[in-house]
Amino acid sequence: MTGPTGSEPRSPAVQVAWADAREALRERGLRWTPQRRLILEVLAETSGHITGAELVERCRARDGATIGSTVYRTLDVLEELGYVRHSHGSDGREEYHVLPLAEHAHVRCLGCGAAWDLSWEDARELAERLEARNGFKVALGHVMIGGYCPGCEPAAP
Amino acid sequence: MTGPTGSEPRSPAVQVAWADAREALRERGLRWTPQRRLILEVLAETSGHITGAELVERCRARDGATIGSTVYRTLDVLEELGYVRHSHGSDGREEYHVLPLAEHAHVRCLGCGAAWDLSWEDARELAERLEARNGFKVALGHVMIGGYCPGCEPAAP
DNA sequence: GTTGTTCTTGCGAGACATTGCAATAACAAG
DNA sequence: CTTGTTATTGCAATGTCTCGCAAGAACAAC
Ligand SMILES: [Mn+2]
Ligand SMILES: [Mn+2]
Ligand SMILES: [Zn+2]
Ligand SMILES: [Zn+2]
Repeated sequence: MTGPTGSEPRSPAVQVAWADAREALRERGLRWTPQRRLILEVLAETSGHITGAELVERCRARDGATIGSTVYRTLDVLEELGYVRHSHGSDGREEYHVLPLAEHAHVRCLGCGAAWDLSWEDARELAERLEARNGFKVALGHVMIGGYCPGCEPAAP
Repeated sequence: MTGPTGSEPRSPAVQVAWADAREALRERGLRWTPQRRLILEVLAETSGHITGAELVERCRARDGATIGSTVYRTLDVLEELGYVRHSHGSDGREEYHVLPLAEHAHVRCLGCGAAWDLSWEDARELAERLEARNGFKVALGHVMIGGYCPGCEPAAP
């Protein structure tokens, strides 16, 4: 585990990572629009996770004309470019992981909703077992481990 | 793994399992209604997994007056009673696991959508590690392992 | 700067799921 | 069977996300 996802101040490395997003789009023949600029701006100020709806909300706070479908479509594009990666929380809502530097699984407390990241190292044994016995290749970014953290009681059976 | 989820014929044991659902409801002061009877009937003919929307669909096929919210609310009740358990597929949609005899995790191919069950035994090492290092208690029913089965190519990076 | 190509956006509709509220019906008690 | 309690339903509104389509804008080429 690498600790709960917080809201640390933006590091220079992270700022740099977003800087070439425009370039990355153009290299693929995609376009740089005001809508995308705003979305990238908001994402650059986000660390850890954000839901689709939250992102729409934060964009709308800066530009009341923000359209939901545009935001979701932009997220699709950014996911293809590797700037975000999404999965679905235990309530089924989309959760975007911003700037996933290394592929990792998610551990989530069903009690308080806290989330942690889980590295390949921690999942190695399970992944190797699945691959050896079933030829199944685990995609760590699509692994979600639900459970309860020390402070949260599991509901009575 | 215990193999892909199919549609085997209903076994006597399974039929019996549903038989006391009415009893189970009454013991809790809950009521036996035509709507619930129909939903239980459809579930009893289902093996493996079914999405919420699919269940609504199949109920509506038998009774055109079926209301979606009633079906979803009944599923909530049945989940509390242990007759079904739900998680969310990789598209975020609800997936109900019918009559979960033992708590188990799900393994899903992101290519073809096939799903398998994963037992405690297979997840033991990971669960023990999380508990020992973080005091985190894994809830196996809320574990979802995404990846690719032997026949399905992972998309190019 | 003008023009043309085609990627994007806005907008409306729709699928899936949840929720509040008032009307209804199940059930126990008499 | 009648009555009272309250769980349940139907319905409509809401939230989240997706999709098709036509109008609009970005970009490259001239
Ligand atoms: Mn759900
Ligand atoms: Mn999704
Ligand atoms: Zn917790
Ligand atoms: Zn597959």
